[in-house]
Amino acid sequence: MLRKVSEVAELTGVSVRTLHHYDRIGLLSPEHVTEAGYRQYSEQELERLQQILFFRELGFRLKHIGEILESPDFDRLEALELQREALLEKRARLDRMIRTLENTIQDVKGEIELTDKEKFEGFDFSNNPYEDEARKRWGNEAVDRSNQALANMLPEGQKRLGEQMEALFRKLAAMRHQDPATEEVQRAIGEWHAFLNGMGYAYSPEAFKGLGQLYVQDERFTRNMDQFGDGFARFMAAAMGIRADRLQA
Amino acid sequence: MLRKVSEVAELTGVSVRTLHHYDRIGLLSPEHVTEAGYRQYSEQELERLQQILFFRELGFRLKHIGEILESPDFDRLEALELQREALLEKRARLDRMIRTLENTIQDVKGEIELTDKEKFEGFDFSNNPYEDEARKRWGNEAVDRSNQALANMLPEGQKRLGEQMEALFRKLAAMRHQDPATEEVQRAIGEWHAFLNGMGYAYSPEAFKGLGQLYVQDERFTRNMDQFGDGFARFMAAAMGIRADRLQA
DNA sequence: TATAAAGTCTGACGCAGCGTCAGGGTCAAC
DNA sequence: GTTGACCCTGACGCTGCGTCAGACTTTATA
Repeated sequence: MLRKVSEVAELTGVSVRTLHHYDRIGLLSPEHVTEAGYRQYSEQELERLQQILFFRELGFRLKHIGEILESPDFDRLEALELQREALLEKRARLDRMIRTLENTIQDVKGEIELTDKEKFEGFDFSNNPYEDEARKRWGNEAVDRSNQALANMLPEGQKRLGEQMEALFRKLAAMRHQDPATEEVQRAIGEWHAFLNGMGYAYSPEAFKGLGQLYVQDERFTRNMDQFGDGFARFMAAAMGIRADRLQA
Repeated sequence: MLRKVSEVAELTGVSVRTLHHYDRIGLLSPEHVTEAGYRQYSEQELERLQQILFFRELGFRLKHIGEILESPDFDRLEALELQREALLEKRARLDRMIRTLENTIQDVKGEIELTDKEKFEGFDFSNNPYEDEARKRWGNEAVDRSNQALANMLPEGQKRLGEQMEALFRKLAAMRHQDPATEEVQRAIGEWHAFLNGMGYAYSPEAFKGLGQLYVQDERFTRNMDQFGDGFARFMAAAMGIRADRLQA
């Protein structure tokens, strides 16, 4: 089934002019052109257009998009997964901006005070997503999804929980320059373990250790944790590993 | 305290060239210029720059941003609130895209089938955020913020929690065509109440009722809840209200 | 204190990604 | 066969900077 420009435009939300443009630059050509020169698009082109739009949303250059789609080892599925990750990251950035904005609102109201740096968190635009291609996958998608689902649903109750956790983290962060094997640190880590278990999930020693690993392997966690102090994520990973090993013995 | 271009650039993530440009077009001029022609920015300009960047993120033209900021009835606080809403909407769009993408992935894998329209959901770019000015506020910022904080920090443990909650919701959703005052429904609602309390927050009857209200007043909650079945949010609000009233009596 | 390195300035040009005409053909319906 | 809705192809314009180039200043180092 072939569609004309206006239909494609309608369906996808881009302008007819844009389709012309994409044709001109060889990014997306119609499957057929009638004698009168009318463009006609098939399902294939729609798919390609979807790809294009995703990449465009991520800030890619049209030229670059073309190269990607043309590349012989372009794997649709892999590309989709990559795009998903990039979008998630973009959302994370947006979330940071929203938080910054909310803080600013409070700041203006005089409820809190922000440093200049805090006022601009989330605004760094130097993110060429394609450069990150080589970056590690963070894998655990399920975690992500469930986090998301929960974040979207859970109401007030979280506040309390969050506060508890924050207090605990602060306490631990204060110890981050000590040897993670000391009694004091290990006791605090024990609290952390208990806290997690209290949330309904029984962490086996390995799982607990794995969680610690995640803190250093997954950038997002690292970034979050390091807000409590430089090197906090590494410290936690080490301390949690030690505790897990001891429990196992 | 005055800062030079590079400092401002560093702090805010924009390029020096951009600052030049904004000066040139009269969007953001330094407070002072030294004899040598060096630009010097004060706190005020930083605030203004933050405003500019927010609006820019929302896709406003620089010219338009200038007009807004110059307008005599420009109220900083109101503008910030507006921006917040616009950003939330942007995030909603991004969420839609992510969902579309995930669906596409499943589609490619052959797990499901999508219509063409579904393949492009979230791609409509005809969103001039300023037009939406008249839209309703959704209020409850605190809820939002705490959700956010937690979502960014909590790891694996949530999975379990989320599963529990989902199960409970499913159970409740199955009853959504009954009278919310029946014994059965109220017992389940009691479970839900207990679940929330178990998370560390003691819900007073009013707070619990208020939470129910939120489910129908706040679009985001409504959408989420209604995924469990049409009218589920309304049902929950009613049932929670009834329980709260009974507890109070 | 001299000199190198790093930062800053002002043009000027370039570029992506279309929007927006203008001028002209085409299709479908009545 | 005429009307109105579509479609085409140039061509020019516009925004928001990036990217030199060439000259001056400021700061760090020796």
